Amino acid sequence: MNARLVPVVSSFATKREDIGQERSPQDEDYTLERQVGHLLRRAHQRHAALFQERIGSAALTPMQWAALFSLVRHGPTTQNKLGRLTAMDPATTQGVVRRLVARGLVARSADPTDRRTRLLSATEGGRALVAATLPIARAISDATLAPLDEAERAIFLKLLSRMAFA
Amino acid sequence: MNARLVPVVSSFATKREDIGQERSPQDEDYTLERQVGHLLRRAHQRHAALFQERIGSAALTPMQWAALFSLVRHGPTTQNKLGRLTAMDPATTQGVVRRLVARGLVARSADPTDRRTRLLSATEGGRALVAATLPIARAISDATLAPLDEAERAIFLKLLSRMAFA
DNA sequence: TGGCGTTCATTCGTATACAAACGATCGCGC
DNA sequence: GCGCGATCGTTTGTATACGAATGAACGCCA
Repeated sequence: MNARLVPVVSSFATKREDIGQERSPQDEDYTLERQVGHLLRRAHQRHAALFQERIGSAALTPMQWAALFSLVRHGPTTQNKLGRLTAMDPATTQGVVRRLVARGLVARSADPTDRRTRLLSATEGGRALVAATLPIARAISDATLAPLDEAERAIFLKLLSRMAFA
Repeated sequence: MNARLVPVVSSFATKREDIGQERSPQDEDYTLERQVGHLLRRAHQRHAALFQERIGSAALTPMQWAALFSLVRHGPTTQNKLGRLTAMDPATTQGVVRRLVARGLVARSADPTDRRTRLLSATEGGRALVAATLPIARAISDATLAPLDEAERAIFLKLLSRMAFA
């Protein structure tokens, strides 16, 4: 039901040699390695790998953790609103919440003000899990930013924020 | 078989109001909006949306485009090597290549030096499609970086590169 | 040359991610 | 009070993404 807990962290990187830039004679100016999209994807991949490596014992995926955390932080919430808080569309949110409910980390209760919705809230176990893993989450953010020094991190986060929320 | 061509670009962002930071009284220092992982994910989401919006007429997904481009740039290549060039694991590469072959953009031929593999190469149509869409790809990278000025872009790309390849 | 560790491509299972369409409900305006 | 556009949650279909396991082929070394 969940991603492997503490996988081997293979990162599928074998045979390093063929990454070498064998650019055409006229030395093309467009390279995958220099495109923002490619770099964003790879940086995100690296973060996800670090996440799985360190929070595997809790058997939570990044999005499951984010949803559970948001629920704890914001209190009882509607499913679509939870999706907006974590930047997931409704269809994706559905699956993430379904798995959290199946694991007993989240509970649904009736919403007295709206018959279309059910209020989601973290269970006792869910709250405990967030409390226990929050330090790990901080460590993961640190590890992800490890390639940068303090000053660079501040700059990077500021610029990345603008890229994300533009 | 492919993602919708030129979708409505809804970006599933309705009801903007509930993003407002309603932080606890003690003003927590850990917020989703400030974590690298969350920001990387959202920036990548935004890039993907821009990609779909602009290259939709070609009905190519970002990874299909990257794979096809790499094939054109590097010449006949093995499937796993193509995966390494584009940072996809073998299982993912399988699906992307299968769809490109089904559309006649990529062809497989026997590899005289290795009976386990088949050499992949872009067809005439594949090469033409890359040539036609390369300008669009440049524009997408530009659009993604639009929130930053020239100086900031250089800094951001340098730092992001380190984050991606660390 | 025979064996064995490596690599290749594939398959299966699970988890995001999103478009589109759907039925139910809401709420606002008239 | 009714009507209609907006929102809620769900489902379906497609495309990444990756772990794990598999059978075939490779290549190197004793």
